[in-house]
Amino acid sequence: MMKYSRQRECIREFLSGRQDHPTAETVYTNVKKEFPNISLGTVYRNLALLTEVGEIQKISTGIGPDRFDWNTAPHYHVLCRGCGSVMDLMLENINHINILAGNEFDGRIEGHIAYFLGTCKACLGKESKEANPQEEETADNLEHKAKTEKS
Amino acid sequence: MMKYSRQRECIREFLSGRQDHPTAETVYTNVKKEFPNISLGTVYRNLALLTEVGEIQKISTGIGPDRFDWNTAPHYHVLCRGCGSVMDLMLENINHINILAGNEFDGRIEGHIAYFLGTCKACLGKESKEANPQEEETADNLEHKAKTEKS
DNA sequence: TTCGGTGCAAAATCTTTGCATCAAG
DNA sequence: CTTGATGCAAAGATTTTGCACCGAA
Repeated sequence: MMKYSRQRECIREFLSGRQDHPTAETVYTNVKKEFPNISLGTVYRNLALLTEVGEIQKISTGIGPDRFDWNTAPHYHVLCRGCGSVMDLMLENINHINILAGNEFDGRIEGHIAYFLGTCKACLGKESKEANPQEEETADNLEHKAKTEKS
Repeated sequence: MMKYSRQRECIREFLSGRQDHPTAETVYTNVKKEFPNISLGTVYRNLALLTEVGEIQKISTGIGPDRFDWNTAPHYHVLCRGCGSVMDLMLENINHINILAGNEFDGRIEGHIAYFLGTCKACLGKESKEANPQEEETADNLEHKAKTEKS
């Protein structure tokens, strides 16, 4: 019921080549290089579709736009409070918390969404030299800063 | 630096009387009974303020609007996939996952955001009698349905 | 031919903000 | 007075959708 489309293939390919967590906007601007006429709507539609069939993973932190992760293997993320970047985190299985939750919940627990809040190495550095705020820039936080610094 | 305001007091009072997790919109329509001229902007501003000083807790699930919780004691939430309601979940301390995360992360882990996905008792019931979809209505899911059922 | 996919633009959702005015300290 | 808070409306940011047309099967 999902038929092939060059656009979707391109989106898939773009995502598969990234280790970070692009937003729909980022996917859009990049896929646009190959399909200058592609529309944001199409990108959103495909990202939703790919998420639905489990080819990619959607990350909603409630801070800024959703992000999409090609890596669907079970893993977690750390959101840096300083620069807004999202980093992968390999964590030993913590599905036992589902069991704990199940014991307290009158219904069925099917999974959990979890991410960690913290401060990345680069931002820890900045904390000390307070007065002299200079940032290292990483793939993820650039997007965050672009929005944040408009003001 | 935060001076008293009757509106904020009313918002505070409204939230303190609820066990569920109202959205800004819900707070607005309710506080409006006492302050017919209050604006949504004021509600958002105050919810942000109260969240900032830790008097209330903001819950972002990435599904629908943010919700606000008067209960700031450490606890978790279950999001029902069936009806969209958000329920409290008392869970023994699972802060050990912060330690686990810290071991894998090159930076500082300061906390985590976690919620569970599942199906509430009412919706489990519906699953069996597939053909005859009738819903129990709870405080939380009404808001969800109002939006969902427009289509 | 059929039906899902696309581009485009408009709309929907949710939240934030500028600004003149109001009220707490 | 001084400064934070409010109401209002407009703008933002993000995501979804209607519709006519296109292309894969």
